[in-house]
Amino acid sequence: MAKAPVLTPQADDFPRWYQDIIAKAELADNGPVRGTMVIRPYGFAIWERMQAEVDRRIKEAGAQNAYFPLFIPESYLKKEAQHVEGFSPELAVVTVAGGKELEEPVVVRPTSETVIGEFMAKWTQSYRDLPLLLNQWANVVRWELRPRVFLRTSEFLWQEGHTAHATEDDARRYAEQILHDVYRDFMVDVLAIPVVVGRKTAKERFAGATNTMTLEGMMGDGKALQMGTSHELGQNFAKAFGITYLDASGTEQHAWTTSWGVSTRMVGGLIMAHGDDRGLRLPPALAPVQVVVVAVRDEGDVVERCRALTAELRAAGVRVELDARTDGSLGRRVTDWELKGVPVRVEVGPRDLAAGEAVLVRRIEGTKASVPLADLAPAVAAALTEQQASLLAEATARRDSRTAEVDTIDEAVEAAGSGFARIPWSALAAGGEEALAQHAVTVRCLERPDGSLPASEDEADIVATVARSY
RNA sequence: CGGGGUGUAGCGCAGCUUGGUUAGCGCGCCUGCUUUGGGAGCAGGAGGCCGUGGGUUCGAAUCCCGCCACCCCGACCA
Repeated sequence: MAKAPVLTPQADDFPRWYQDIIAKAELADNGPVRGTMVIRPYGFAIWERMQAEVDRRIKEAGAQNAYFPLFIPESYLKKEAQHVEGFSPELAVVTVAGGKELEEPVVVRPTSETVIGEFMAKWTQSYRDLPLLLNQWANVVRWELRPRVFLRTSEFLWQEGHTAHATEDDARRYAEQILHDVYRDFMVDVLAIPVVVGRKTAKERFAGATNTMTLEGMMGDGKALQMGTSHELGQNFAKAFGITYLDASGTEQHAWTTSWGVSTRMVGGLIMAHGDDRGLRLPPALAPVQVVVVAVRDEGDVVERCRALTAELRAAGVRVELDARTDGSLGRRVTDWELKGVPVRVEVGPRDLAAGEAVLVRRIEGTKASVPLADLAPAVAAALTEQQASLLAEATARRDSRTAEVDTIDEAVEAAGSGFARIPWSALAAGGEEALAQHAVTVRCLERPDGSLPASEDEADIVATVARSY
């Protein structure tokens, strides 16, 4: 029987599709205060998987986790001129507490460069104290004018790394290490999103940074999403907060600092990069539930056998869940698991058991096959591995087919209607960014022809990737 | 913050133009029976300050004014 589509089709209304999927896959709800969100258990499980993978890589890069306060003295923000200018419009400020007007208002952190800078100054005396490599998992608040669930919420969860180094070179190398070894590897290998990695233009740079590097993903509608950033802060914060050290010759020097972060925005990126008209499609490496074993009906020893198969898969290291809700119809349950993007579904009913088989359904590739029960564990493992690869291949093919090489601003604007455009940076010089902005198109990042990071935007032969963005 | 749109049950909507008994429909929810291999069927039920404040009127979901919220397109935005 033909039913109404589960979700608004992407082609009909992409923003509506996005809202639908968030509601129907039970990822999040709007919070009571404008721009806030409630992350529901399934959405949070996805975030927790992101946290686990990113956290491990951050630790491998040598940084340690710490925690700094939510409240920051207003005066701290004012110590770095560009920083305060950039953030002032979006600060939430507490002026009354304990029933009294505060002597000095405190801001709810929009980011923690300032407090952390204050303490880095306290902890750094000698070149032997450097590098100081810190990270924190926290919530931050930015009163954005146009919130969108996961993509730009007033309060969001993130990881913010803050480091101090003895030299500019050390700082740059570390910021690039995080960009590549933590963020890019995670996004490509785990999220299966083929990000474009490059340098931000001065116009797009983080408030207070000397260089911002970014990872840009292409969403299903061809728009770009900034999935993460890594900044060189030069000596701006070191000078504002007095982060100094004595070098080997006993001379006082200012440190060089960096900061870098990824946030719950990645959940939105994941949805929009891979989702289809049936729901979410989660990369197996990330999925909180990689496999669901569905008992088709409660007959004979079906449920019992499903339980055993689930245990077997779990023992093989798979994140697996059993669906034995046989009082509900199969169609409903299958639709729900597809909405939630679980990569592999193993269906087991009396007919399968009689044949000594199970039906293995791949969510990413959309194929079904009967598999002998004895071969189930290896077949599941293969399905997970192969679908991880095919999801990345699919996303890469889309990005490439929707990226145009152009030479003029008009062509770039045209191409940005459906995807990315790559244009020589020299073709945009002197007012080009503003011209693009007239059409809601921005420069996402700058790369060298070989894809490496330009040391400055003045280098010759730089390529700009431009697009509409979230 | 500009432009546009929408606020009626958990969700999606109709009703409003032309004011008039108990405000409807689909999905979901509850109970029972029958079902269960791709969103089950039948029967019975629960659930509403019609966003909010004021005004007009014998009478307002419906007309008028204010406010608020949400959504979309922008501006803004690590």
